[in-house]
Formats: sequence, structure tokens, C-alpha cells
Amino acid sequence: MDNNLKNLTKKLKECNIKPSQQRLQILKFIITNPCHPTIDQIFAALHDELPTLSKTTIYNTLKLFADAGLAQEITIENNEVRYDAKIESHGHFKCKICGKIYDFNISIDDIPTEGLNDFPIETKHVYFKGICKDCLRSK
Amino acid sequence: MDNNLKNLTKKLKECNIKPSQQRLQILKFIITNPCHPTIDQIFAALHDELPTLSKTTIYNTLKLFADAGLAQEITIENNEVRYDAKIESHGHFKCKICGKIYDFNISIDDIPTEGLNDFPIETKHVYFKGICKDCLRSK
DNA sequence: GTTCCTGCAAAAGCTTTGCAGAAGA
DNA sequence: TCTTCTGCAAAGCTTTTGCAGGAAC
Repeated sequence: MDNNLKNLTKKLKECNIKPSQQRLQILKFIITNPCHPTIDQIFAALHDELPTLSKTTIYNTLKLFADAGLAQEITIENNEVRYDAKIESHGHFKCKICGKIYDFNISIDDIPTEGLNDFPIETKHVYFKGICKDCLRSK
Repeated sequence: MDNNLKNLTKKLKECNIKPSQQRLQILKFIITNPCHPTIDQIFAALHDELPTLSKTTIYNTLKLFADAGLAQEITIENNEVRYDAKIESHGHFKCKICGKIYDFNISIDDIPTEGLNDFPIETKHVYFKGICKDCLRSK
């Protein structure tokens, strides 16, 4: 595992981001919790470790990560931002009941497209919605 | 073309939606303008024809259409809702410069997925972002 | 008359901005 | 000391809600 603070510090430095406690903890959290937590969830989860942490800092930090290429904005829902720290091409499945977002394997680059010739594509997102296994079971 | 008011009226009635002037005009507008206009754009465009139209009605109406299956919410950006009146499987390309959203052909059902066994999927969205031809040219 | 629809105004929710104090080099 | 980071408070936007008046049947 490369989620220890030493490696995360290195990761941040490589992107010219100063490794403050707040940034390290936020990065660690989104890497170890790949369900793409909301700002609120990150805030609640880190409150014990960093009692003075503010949501402003979470917003700032995640935007910083996105600019640096460490994370990517997910727009599967339009009333809240979520982030993804995974680099590899994959899709997102959001459960309509519990709201959890799952990653799934998909070769986005293999998707055949028609009508996008000469349109330089910078980012690709695949979002599915439905009901997850856990919620299915408890129904 | 089936965009005349008579056919649209029929379409609404089939979904048990009363064909008011507001609903007819909004439906007509999103069908004839498949660039997925924002609420503001719809509001501005219909203002001449329906001077008293309110944004509340546009929000209500589009949500009504979505519930009835006449339209689908697009969440390519998380600071504004957009809608899609096209039924066939297709993807969306958003230009980062002009903000326009283009449809493109894609067989979403053919996308191979891994890890989603037993997850009933209800909706599938494919969003690409980049720069459109027009904006490329004018650079 | 009854039901449903519309639209103003206010409220709500998420995100951004301004800025002063704190932390770090 | 100087620069950068943090976090409170306020502002900004989009969307939702409450409700009274209006339209349709």
C-alpha cells in the first residue's frame, strides 16, 4: 500500500503542492475511501483528527488536486461535487437508494463514437445509475 | 416532422399530462433545440411568446417530463440542470469554451462492463468534454 | 364548483469569495 | 520577514417550497 503519509507527502510535492496536514488527510481520505464521498462526508470524517478543519479548505484543496491532476471532478449528480482520485479509466455506478458510488471497470477508450471527428476530447465520463446489491438485498 | 403542436399535444396526453401552453412550448423548445439549453436559456427564448412564464414553471415542467419519461436529466455539469428529450441511446459532448452540448452516436448498451453483475442498471450516461469544432476554428 | 396549473416571493442548499489571522520557510 | 495556507463570515447561484390567484373543465 502506498497510502502512508510519507508516500502521500511525496505525491503532493511532486505536484508542487505543500503537504499540509489538511491536504495530506484529505488526500488520504479520498484515496482510501473510493466511494467518492461528498464534501460533507469528508468534513464529518476528518473532524476528529482535524477539529478546526473547514469546508472551505476542503473545497479549496480538492480544486487544487483537480488542477494538479491528482483528482477529477465527478458530476454524476448536479447538486453536489464529488471527486475521484483514481487515474485509470473506469466508470461510476450510483445507487439511487443509498447514494453510494461504485467504480467499475470499463475501457472508455474502446467506446466507439460517431460524429466526434475533429473534436479533441479531454475527459470521458461514464455514469450508470440503479440499485446496488446491498440495497437490493435489504428490500 | 412531428414537432407541430398537434402532435406534441398528443404526446403529452399519452403521458397523462395536460397540454397547457407553457408545457407545449417548453416541450417544443427542447425538442427543436437539442443542444440541451439551460433553464435560463429556455426562459429567455420563450419570453417573447409567453411573457408571463416563470422559471418555477420551467423547473416544474421539466421535472414532470422527466418523471413521465419524456425527458431525462443531464448532469454533465454540477452547477446547472439540463434536459434531454431524445430517447435513443447516445452520448453528450460538452465544449469547455462555448458550453454547448452536442449529441453523438454511441451504443451504450454495447459498453462492456465488469464488476456490475447483479446491479440492475436503470440509466446510462456518457459524457465527454473537450473543445468543439467551432471554438477550435476561432482560436 | 372542483381540480389542477402557474408564478411570485421566500427559503434552502451547495459553492465561492473576501479577508484577517495563523503557520511555515 | 515574507509568503502561503486556513477558516470564518458573507455573498452568490441554482433549485425548491409555500401559497395565493387563475385557468380549465
